[in-house]
Amino acid sequence: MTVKEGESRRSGAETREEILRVALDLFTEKGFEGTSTRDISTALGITKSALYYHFPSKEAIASGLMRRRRQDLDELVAWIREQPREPGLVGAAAQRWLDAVTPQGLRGLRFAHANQPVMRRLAGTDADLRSGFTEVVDLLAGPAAGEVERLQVRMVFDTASAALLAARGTESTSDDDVLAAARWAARALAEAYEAARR
Amino acid sequence: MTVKEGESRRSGAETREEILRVALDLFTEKGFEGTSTRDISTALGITKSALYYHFPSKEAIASGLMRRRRQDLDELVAWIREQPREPGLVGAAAQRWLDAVTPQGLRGLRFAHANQPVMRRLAGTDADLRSGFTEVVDLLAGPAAGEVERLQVRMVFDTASAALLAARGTESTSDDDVLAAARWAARALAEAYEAARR
DNA sequence: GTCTATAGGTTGATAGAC
DNA sequence: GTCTATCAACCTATAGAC
Repeated sequence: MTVKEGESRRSGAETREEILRVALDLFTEKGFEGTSTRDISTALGITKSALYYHFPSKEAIASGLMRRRRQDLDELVAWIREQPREPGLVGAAAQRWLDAVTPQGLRGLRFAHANQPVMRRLAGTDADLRSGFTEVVDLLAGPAAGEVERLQVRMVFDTASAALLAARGTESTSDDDVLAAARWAARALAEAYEAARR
Repeated sequence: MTVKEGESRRSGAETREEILRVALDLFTEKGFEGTSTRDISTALGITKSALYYHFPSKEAIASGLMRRRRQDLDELVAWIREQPREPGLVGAAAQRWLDAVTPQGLRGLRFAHANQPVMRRLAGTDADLRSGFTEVVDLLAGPAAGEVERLQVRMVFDTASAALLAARGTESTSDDDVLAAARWAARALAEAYEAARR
């Protein structure tokens, strides 16, 4: 028995998605602390109370925003574990990560790096990106690596955020241009990293 | 006639500096919107009102924080104008910029990239960093450059911020390590940029 | 320069009707 | 699921005494 799908029906899950979409827009524009729950609810045409039916707190909205990025990261970690340890792995892993970053995901990353105080509060939850990145670096640089080397590996992966950072202010820059610049930088940095280790 | 300097004297200018120092600490930790004027004044052991004697608004504190970085940037622009247009200029300019970044300045840059909503409000003032960076890119990439090339040049300069971004979460990382990673990345990216243009 | 006191407004979140 | 009504806590900023 298949359920007939009415076109005007709006399920609870759908509203949730809409809240997340609108909230990401506002958080990106005005920051997490600079956006009130009222801003979000009026943008959606509902009241604050309706918002609190779907999410228990404002922070839970930020958490919902990050959960999917974290899942992508977990998949990357699993993939890296399967690979043979050979030169070129850092670059390959970085390109793989960038391939998984959709425009929507790109905006999630922008939120993450522009709102570190909230992200810190999310540490230890299933929406925590930092610990995922730390795991990636541990796998790729090895446990014996020094602080600078760890930073270098991390920078290879953070080129998406770095490209966003560079595009800040130039509002006209398209997502495709940002991703192209990110791929270029990831390639250049991975090459420099691996050249130094040969 | 030289003025005798008492060691316990605290001039108005000194208090101003102290406010800026403490505010930068708090803004970095909790974000601009997440920090109240009360947080700042109690950390200083004075009242909010005393704060408002030294600065006309909370935003003016952020502005004071950025003014010096902007001056560094203006000096860089002047230097670039004097240089002959030859290959290697992008890399040389980036290293020069990184040399001017003190640990204190590094924290200013961290603030700038973590608090874009405020920075946007500072646009057009003498504390506006974006327009300074845009000028640098205009000079180095030339007016005919496409969007991706402009982003690339900008990324060469933003390696200090990118390194900070990579160090986020790893609170133990020292400023020296961050700057070392930034220099490494600037060298690698400048080389890749110039190699592609030969 | 620093204080007390307060204006005037917003915030995140909850109770309870429908 | 969405509403109205409300709360205590907090915010930036100012007035005016010392």
